[in-house]
Amino acid sequence: MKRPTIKDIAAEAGVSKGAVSLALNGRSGVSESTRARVLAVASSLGYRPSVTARALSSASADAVGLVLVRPPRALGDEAFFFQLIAGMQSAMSSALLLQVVASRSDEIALYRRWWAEHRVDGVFLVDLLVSDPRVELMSSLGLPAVVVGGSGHHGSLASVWADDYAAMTSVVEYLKSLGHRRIARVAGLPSLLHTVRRDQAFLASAGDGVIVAGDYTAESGAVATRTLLGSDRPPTAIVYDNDVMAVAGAEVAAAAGVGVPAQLSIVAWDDSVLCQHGRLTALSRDTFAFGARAARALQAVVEGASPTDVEDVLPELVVRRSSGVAPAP
Amino acid sequence: MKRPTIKDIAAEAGVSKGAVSLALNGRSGVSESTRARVLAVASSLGYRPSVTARALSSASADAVGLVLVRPPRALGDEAFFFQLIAGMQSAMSSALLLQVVASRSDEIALYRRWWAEHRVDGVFLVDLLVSDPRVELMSSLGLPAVVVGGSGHHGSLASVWADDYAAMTSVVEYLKSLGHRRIARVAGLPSLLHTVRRDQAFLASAGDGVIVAGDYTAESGAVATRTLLGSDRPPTAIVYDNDVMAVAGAEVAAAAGVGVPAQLSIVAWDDSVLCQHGRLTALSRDTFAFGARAARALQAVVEGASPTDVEDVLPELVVRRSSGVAPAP
DNA sequence: GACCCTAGCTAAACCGGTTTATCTCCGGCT
DNA sequence: AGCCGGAGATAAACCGGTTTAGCTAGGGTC
Repeated sequence: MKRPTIKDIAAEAGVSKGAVSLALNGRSGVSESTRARVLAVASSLGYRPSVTARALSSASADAVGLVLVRPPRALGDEAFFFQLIAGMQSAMSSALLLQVVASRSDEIALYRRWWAEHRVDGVFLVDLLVSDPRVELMSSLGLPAVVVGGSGHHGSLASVWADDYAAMTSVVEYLKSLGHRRIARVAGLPSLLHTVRRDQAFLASAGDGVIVAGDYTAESGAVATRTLLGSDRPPTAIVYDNDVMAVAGAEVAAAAGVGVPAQLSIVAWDDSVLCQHGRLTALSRDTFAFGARAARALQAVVEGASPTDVEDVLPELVVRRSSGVAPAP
Repeated sequence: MKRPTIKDIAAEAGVSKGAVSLALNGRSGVSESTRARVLAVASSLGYRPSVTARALSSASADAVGLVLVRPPRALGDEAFFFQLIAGMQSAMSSALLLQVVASRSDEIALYRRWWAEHRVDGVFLVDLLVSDPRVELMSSLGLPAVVVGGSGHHGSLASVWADDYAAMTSVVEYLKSLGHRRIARVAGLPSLLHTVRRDQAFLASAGDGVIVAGDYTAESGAVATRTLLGSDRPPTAIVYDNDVMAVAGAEVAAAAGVGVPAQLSIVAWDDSVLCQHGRLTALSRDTFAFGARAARALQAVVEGASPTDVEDVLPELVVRRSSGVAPAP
């Protein structure tokens, strides 16, 4: 089966290639009668323009890219990204090029390559680092980009973000209102910008709060929890940076005979089936809507709009059985 | 910043465009000394061929596609696909075009479009239906495709699959060996090929087994479980078609005062963090490796190999606390 | 020395679009 | 009648590669 090209339409309609192009794209330069004839022929032939050819001359690839840096096998547990991607798609007219790579340097090389190969019109940047080389790269390449989830402003790039600082503050205030005074935090990777932001908010509002670093895996959540519970002044509440670590923490507590929430309150960042099923209090955000918002922002930048920062709604705390009044001292 | 093109290299190296093309692609027609010079210039300029231009001259799009049909918001809960995608990527040199659509007809339209637009070299077909129109479509379009997870042979298409029939049989045999005689199955969507296959295997080995249809959501799992437990001859074991329904079933049982595994054994199809945490016995397959295998198969077909069927290793039953000896009658 | 073959290269066509320069009518104005 | 302007169309250039036809120089053969 051969696909019809613009030349076929031209021959069939008895006009030139150029006229067909003008007619199909709704531009002036052809009469209404000719336009109608061309459109009729095109649809009768089932014509679809080749993105490839179009991209070559007009420089639009009609696709945007997303690179995830993960140890590949760990990816399946992160519902967050899948939801984000689904949300992006819902608001996108172009295609999404997705690639999972193992290292940050691979990621940078890939963005470079996509740019050089003319493969994407723009990219999403996720998991922003504290001082992220990608920000500089994007502006030097002139590749439209949107920073997803990195609070604040980033050079010349557009950004879509939730206020992690305020969210963390609200969680701590919630726990304090329940009487908790010794609150701990099991953080995510220290290299990530949002980790730092949450750290700052946590330390500012939790008084003498303790922070233990984790890496989002169940193991690290378990280890961190054991460390905290085994200390001389164990916390009465722990805030985890994701659902997987929180669930692991809850299990460690149960195994150690520490009652949840009687002796220990647990709060997870990011809600999921895991939290729902484990009855964990969680900070819930609408990741799907967030992705959609990011997609719209990128689309705008690709179309030439000047980059703006969009702040997402504040995440909402969903209280379940894992949090309650602090135990008597 | 402007990207270097083949013309820049030609000018710099003092040869023609054609010679540069031959040199870069390792084809004969240029002397070794010229080739070396061209390669040196190319790398010093940081040259990367434009996929767009290359694809236009009838070569390849250097990308493959995957379309998922889901209600978009439900996607985040399905770890299976994310793992599959990660596995595919690990074995792919080209890019992956991913799109989530809401309906089967959208999916077909999208495959058509991708083909017409010359956007992909081949596609993965997942969630195969009992008599799937996509199989016919692919061969009529001449678009290379690999059927992922649909047992058996499909027209002229390559296929990568696990033996669901044998797997289901092994699960039922396991339960029978524990003394279970009334075994039920909470199935997935009846329109899917693997559902039918598992149904057949289940009925063949479980004697008078009962099948209730679900749709992979927690709600449907709960409803099905309530139905089964409320019948006059309630089963002593239930096999669920995914992890989400199994977990929901376990909760219903707990709420109804039905002991697991004392009075009811539960087995889930497809292992996940959810099963691990809920201590559910699950049929575990290496989805990541499965994805990698599918990617290799597609690559082979794209490169012109004749389509073959690859059978995946049999899933392995991971026994946890949710299954045990059948209660005395 | 005439002839042929081949290695090594160039020029040009081609892929399927978009865009620009050009050309032809035709009507209106003075 | 002569001139101008604009609408409507076409031919051709262009995007960045690949591929084919053709040209040239040098070596081998008889």
